[in-house]
Amino acid sequence: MKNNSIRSKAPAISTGRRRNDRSHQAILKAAMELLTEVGYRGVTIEGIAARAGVGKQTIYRWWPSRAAVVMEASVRAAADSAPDPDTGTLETDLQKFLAGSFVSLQGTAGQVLRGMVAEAQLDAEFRTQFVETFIMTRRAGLVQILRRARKRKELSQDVDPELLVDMIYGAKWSRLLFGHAPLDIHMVSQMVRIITKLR
Amino acid sequence: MKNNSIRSKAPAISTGRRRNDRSHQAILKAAMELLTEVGYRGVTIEGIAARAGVGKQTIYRWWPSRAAVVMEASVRAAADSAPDPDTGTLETDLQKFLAGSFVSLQGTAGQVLRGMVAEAQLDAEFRTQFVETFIMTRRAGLVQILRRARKRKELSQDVDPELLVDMIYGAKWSRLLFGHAPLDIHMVSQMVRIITKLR
Amino acid sequence: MKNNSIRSKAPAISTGRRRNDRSHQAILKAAMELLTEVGYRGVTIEGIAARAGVGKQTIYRWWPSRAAVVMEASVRAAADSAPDPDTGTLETDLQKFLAGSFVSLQGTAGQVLRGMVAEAQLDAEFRTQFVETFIMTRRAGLVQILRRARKRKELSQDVDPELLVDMIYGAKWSRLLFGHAPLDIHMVSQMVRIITKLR
Amino acid sequence: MKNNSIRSKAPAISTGRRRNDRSHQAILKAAMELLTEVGYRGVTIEGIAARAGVGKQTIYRWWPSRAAVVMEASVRAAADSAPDPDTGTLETDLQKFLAGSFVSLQGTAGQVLRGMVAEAQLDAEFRTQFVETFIMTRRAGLVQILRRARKRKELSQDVDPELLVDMIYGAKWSRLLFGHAPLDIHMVSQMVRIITKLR
DNA sequence: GACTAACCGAGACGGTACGTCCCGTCTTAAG
DNA sequence: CTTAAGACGGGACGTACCGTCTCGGTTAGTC
Repeated sequence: MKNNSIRSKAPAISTGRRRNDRSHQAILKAAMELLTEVGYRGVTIEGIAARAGVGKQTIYRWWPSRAAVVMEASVRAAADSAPDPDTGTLETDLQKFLAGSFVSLQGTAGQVLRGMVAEAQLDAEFRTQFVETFIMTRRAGLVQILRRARKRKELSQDVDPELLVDMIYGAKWSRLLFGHAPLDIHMVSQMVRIITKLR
Repeated sequence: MKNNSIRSKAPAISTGRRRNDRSHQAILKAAMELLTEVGYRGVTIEGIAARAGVGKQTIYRWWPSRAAVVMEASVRAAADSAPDPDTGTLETDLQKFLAGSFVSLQGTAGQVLRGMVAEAQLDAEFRTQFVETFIMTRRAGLVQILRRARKRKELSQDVDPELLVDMIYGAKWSRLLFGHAPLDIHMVSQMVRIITKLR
Repeated sequence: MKNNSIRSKAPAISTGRRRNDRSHQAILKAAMELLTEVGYRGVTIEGIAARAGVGKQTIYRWWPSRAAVVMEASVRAAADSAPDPDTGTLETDLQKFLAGSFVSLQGTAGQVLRGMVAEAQLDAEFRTQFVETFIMTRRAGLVQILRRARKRKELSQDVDPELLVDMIYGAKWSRLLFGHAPLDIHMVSQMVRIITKLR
Repeated sequence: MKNNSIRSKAPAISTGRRRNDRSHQAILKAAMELLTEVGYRGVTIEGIAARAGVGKQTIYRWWPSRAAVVMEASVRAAADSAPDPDTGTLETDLQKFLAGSFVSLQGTAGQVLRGMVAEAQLDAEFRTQFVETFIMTRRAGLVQILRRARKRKELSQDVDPELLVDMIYGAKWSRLLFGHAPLDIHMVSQMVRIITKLR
């Protein structure tokens, strides 16, 4: 993640006092702390401002909503390797990729993501940002793996990689959002078994 | 849906005035109207009460949260056929089932569901109710179809039907929640093609 | 002062929970205390609410502005005898009336009045209320005295009592508002001497 | 009014760029415009700065408060003849003097003065400046007229001219601030009639 | 048929957070 | 060194709703 300022508004063009990076960092730090302490619903702009020792206006100046602050804070937290393993076979590629992607959702990260999905359903503008920033970038890695497999004939030409990605990630999101079944290694293995049948 | 009061608290034990069904109906009607007019975020207890011509307490007496009211209202709206087609082949069963299930999400119904998913991420108790009421019942129909197909050897014994359901519905939820691709008939056909390969 | 609720909005007509008099009193008390402690400029709705242990909305529900609260609190504080002495001669009537009216402005009461005059210049609606409640009622007593004197031929028929009241009270207001000269007994005596010349 | 900068702080001592008179003028102009457009309460430092195309600091550098800017702007607007008529008789002197002084308060000038009186009640430092600049200078002319009349025996030696000025101007301020009666020519005539009785 | 507990509408209450306005100070780059 | 621009910490605004708590009035069942 090169540009660490996901959703900050466009900065003013030229003159005037510059953005205070100390405040910027303090806000993100406060947001992250509150997130883990009281959960997404408990995070408020006033709370962030108070903890960061910052005026509310300073937050509103740079982010359009509570969710945007949280999103930037989360991105910062998730150093976000996005590995793209290329082992030569679909099976091992998938196993590696999904294992890494799924287990990280067990703890706080999963809770934060759930909060952001919620926000995305309630705020159209945020949804756009969230999908671009989080969803599409994660999909890209998986699409790579599937395309390579298709070239190697490990995957039928009939199969639309985009749709298959929706199915794979969709299963993950389902279990994360609804909690009706665990997001574990066993699930990954089962899913790999299913996908490797599609040759 | 026999009991039309999904989440209503336990009724009073013995004597005294009984629940006023007129108010009950007015509340659900008002909730549904507000939902379509101002969206889930704009629905408030005070708004429902005002529109229904009802005291706020009357709502709090019978439902634990805004989301619970909305959920009951939605269930009422979605007469909820849940067809369970049994045509003899996996392909046609799936095609019928999914087509019906997907297209209904294009309009208001989809928006309402998105709001409820959001709420489910923010309120643990509601999540439980929502998953039981909405998610598990929908899954059941699909699981039936897949189990029949497995018996007919149209589906490999290797494939865990539960996981496959997660993948199928997960793709639907992904597209509904993130909006990165359409939820249409073409998607259904493609998905059927993929699943029928898993024999 | 019969009706102790000078500027309270019209109460709701019939149903619903009634106004809580404890809160009403606590608000007026808090306002008065803050007034003497930090001065008119330092009185804020938030401050009153916090000190009274009351929600801000409860204040906004019953008074249209900070000034209105302060005015009601002041009226309450100023038990406001409004003596109307009738000694038989203009000179002694005036001396008594004005002495009582002027010395009371030396302390906090004067400061509070100054704050209300300020507010009256900045808020048209408040000005109307203030003038009706404070200004006109005070004038009435003095007008009585002058009219009696006119009947007794102690005051020329040429002299417009209303205008003379403006001059007498105007001198008081001038010195209160601008502070260029003291509001004391000597001033009262001098003024009585001037007025008794107008026979 | 020689020095048109009533309340400007001491200018910079020696080196460096000198005060920019263009900005000075623009600030006063903007202040006056805002005053007439939105009223005293609506005038803000930020508003003046924005309209004048000037940094806020530039205003704070030269004036101590919003009220000081407005006062200087007003002084500038009121070219302020202050005539001091000397016709030979108290009656005509007074008539001329007061007529000129009263009618000018009918329009915007009166509103502006009311705003400044308000500010003077809320800010002690401003009150001092305001009284020195506005109140005392206006009183001076009237005191002159009364002193001359006293010498000519048109006014009793008993009458304290300072107090009489308070009564005359006080009547004016009363009607301006409280609006309970008009500030017109008729009032002037009536008042002249009263004062000329004091011989 | 009278009693009475529970319901009902209305809406006041203490409270939290919102998003905005403006304050007076501070920082920057340009002149 | 001053200026225009404008970010900063802060305080208060007036509003929206929350979930709870009275009110007076109304049912609907049991005695």
